[in-house]
Amino acid sequence: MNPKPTLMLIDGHSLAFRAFYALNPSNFKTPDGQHTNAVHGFISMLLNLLEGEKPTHLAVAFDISGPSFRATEYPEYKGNRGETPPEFFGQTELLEDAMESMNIKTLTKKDYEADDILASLADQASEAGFKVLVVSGDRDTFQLISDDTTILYPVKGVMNLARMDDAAVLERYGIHARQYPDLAALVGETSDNLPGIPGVGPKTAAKWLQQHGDLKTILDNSAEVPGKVGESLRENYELALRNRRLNHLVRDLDMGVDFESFRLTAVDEARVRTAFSKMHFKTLTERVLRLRGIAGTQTNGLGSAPSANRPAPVQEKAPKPAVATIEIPPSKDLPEAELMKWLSSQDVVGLEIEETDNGLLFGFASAATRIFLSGKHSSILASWLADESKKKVLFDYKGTKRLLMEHGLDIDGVSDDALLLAYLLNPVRRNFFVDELVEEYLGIAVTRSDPNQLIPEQAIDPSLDAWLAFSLAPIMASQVLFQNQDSVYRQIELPSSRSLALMESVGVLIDAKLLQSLFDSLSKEVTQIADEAFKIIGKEINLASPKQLQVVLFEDLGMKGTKSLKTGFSTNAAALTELFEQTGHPFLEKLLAHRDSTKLKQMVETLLKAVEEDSKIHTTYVQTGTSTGRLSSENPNLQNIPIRNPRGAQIRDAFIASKGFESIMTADYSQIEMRIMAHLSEDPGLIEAFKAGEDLHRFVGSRIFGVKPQDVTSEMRAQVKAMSYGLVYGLSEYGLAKQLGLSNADAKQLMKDYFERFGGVRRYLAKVVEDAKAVGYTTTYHGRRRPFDDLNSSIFQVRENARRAALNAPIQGTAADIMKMAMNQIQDAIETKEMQSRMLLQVHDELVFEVFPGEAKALEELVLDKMSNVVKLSVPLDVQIGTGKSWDKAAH
DNA sequence: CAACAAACGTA
DNA sequence: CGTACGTTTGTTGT
Repeated sequence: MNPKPTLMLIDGHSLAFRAFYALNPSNFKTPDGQHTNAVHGFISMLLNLLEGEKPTHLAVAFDISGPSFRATEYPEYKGNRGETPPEFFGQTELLEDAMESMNIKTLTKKDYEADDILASLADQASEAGFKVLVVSGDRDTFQLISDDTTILYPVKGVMNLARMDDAAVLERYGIHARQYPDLAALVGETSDNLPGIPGVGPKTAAKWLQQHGDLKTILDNSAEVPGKVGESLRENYELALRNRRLNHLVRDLDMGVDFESFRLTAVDEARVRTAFSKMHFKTLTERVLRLRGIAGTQTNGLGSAPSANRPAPVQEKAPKPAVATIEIPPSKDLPEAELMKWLSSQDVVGLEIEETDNGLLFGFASAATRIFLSGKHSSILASWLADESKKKVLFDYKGTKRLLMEHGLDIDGVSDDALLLAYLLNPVRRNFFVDELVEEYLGIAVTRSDPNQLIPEQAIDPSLDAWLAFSLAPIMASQVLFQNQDSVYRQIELPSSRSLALMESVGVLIDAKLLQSLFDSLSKEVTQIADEAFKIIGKEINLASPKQLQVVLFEDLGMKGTKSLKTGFSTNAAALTELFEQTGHPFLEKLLAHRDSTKLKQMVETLLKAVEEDSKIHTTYVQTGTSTGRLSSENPNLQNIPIRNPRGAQIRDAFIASKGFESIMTADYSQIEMRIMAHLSEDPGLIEAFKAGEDLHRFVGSRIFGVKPQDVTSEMRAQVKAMSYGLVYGLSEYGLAKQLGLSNADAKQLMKDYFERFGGVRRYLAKVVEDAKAVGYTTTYHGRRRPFDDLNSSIFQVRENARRAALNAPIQGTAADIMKMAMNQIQDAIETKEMQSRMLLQVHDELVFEVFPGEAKALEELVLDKMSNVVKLSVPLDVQIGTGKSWDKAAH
């Protein structure tokens, strides 16, 4: 840890004006016409600074209206500054309000400028043992630089903040920081309306200062300066002296404040919401609350991963430049040769690739550069893409890799993916649009040309997205690091993108003939069942219409209402079964059978339509698709192919190995969530149950019912199984009773018996919720977070839903982490061993492979080894493996 | 035509 | 009144 506290001092007007000119005012306007662009930009930059620099203390100084002592001495001081733009009016006040709501101290001093306040506080703070960071756009503040004090100065063009210390000043101007005001006095300062010595620029001034040390010595020796500049210096030395008086910052103002009052603390949510809602800031409000509300809390008590997997907290080491990128550099269209020259000069570049009818378009970016390759690319660019040592930052690694692979290219060396970063920072968000992320994390409103205005000749320019990814990634990565999610990001998610792209690209071969005949027989079956159903009720209706069914069942046939929904009574399978038990009406039988066959038929049809030219299905795994860390699968979803229904097996029988491969192999974790529960809860009974290696539910049943394992009846076992799984989902007594057909009292007793034997489980689950309530998020064993806002909701239903989800998130999420790591290790091992078998599918706790001839044994050993040993828990990870002609035959 | 609800498949 | 998903269908509302 940094032993010194860090005080950040901000020149409020300076930063506000930068923000004002960086953001278009017409994009930031409240309904009553007040502009808020400067406030928005200011707060956004402030948050970036807080995230990047992590100061412990903060104060913002403002100039006060009315002339400062400098203008009193020299009325023309800053006299060249134009009128304040009308859109700026009112924003200073709003800004001060916002600062107040965030518990941030603001300071002013009559007759003085903000810089004098910064100067005085910087000196006093460094005296008091602080590291000081001064954020100011005024170069006069360079005179404050010392071992303890650094200036963050906005660089022209792109709005990066340069970290100015003595070395940086020396490099930029050739003089030491303490000499800077002397240099400025000689050269003059246009922005302050202070003319310098005619003919003297920074180079000359620096030369003199290197020679003589300071301004006074230069002037004392002015007689020796030769040539026209010497003459000019001797004629105008008064100017230099005046400039020096004016740019000297007052360093001994008594602000009458205690540094402790600058300490950053958690904000009051209500006050921030009130202040920010006036300006209609939404994403910014959440950002403030996220950073200043919970970010400071590091512990959550949910168990921590082995230290090898988890870096030490890294708050003290901030990323080098505090990037607050605001201006988008213009795009250049370069030929490949020049592009490659530029690429070779960069450590890391932003990359975006788009597909058009004529091939791929490439965009590249760094902080101040955007390059668009519209011309042809050759193998030179291809090898750059595939070069692991050429670092790339992009948005959507998996998608990019798949796209490239489709065009015979490959990519490596991806150091950051802004999409994955966004997901880890908030896995609950409903979309991951780049423009929204940019608005949220950079405070920039991106305006794009109208996509409907199709000008065929004007191609889209991918360098904008390359630049956005490049600008987003460092800020988001520093937040991920701060949240201790760095190892989840780099060791789990980034490599998973690669494994998944490969799996998607390989695809799974389908026996389309088999599927087609299944479809045909299901079609016949559906029509036949429908006819029989219509005969029974004496009319033809749409059996898929709940509305029409409600009329038939509850009006025509006069059945008793089932569970009621918004739209009437439920007609789902459970309700229909219940009705059948009551009435025994044959229509219900037909209806249920019809539902079953229709669903299956429809599913087969969907799969058939998804079979591509290569006779394979290539699903898309959505790596940002769940709030827990699991994957989801779409177009088509291969994670919900029927398995329980015997006819579901027929569908799985159509998933086969491709040409040149001998079989399908499946490998799945058995009871992984229960095992994780055992590990996280450290419940001795549950751990013993898994270590014993016998049937889990039988073992648990024997403990609960106090009988020998062999005397556990199948009914007892079923109850225990439901109970165990229910626990992972936050099952209530009522739910358990309903599921098992028990009375509430019996269910209550069962739960009581369970917890008496497995008290660690109850304690663990309670702690998960308690900690999540305290810190606002849950954490998996490997550090993946999921935020929870509703655990303290005053609405019972909302609160309970959040509670159950919070209970489940660390368990489901840890299982997802483990499976992803196993997949990555398996993929790596297959490549290292130069095996040709391929990973095809992932279904949460199951992996599907196609086996290359002769590799069956080796693959089985490899997969078993990696899946079992990917993490060391206090219980073993049991893996079941099966092999067969098809997915169905490989199941066990 | 879009958004929603209901239904139902998986782990 | 048990978590996490995606897809289809019918219905409702613009």
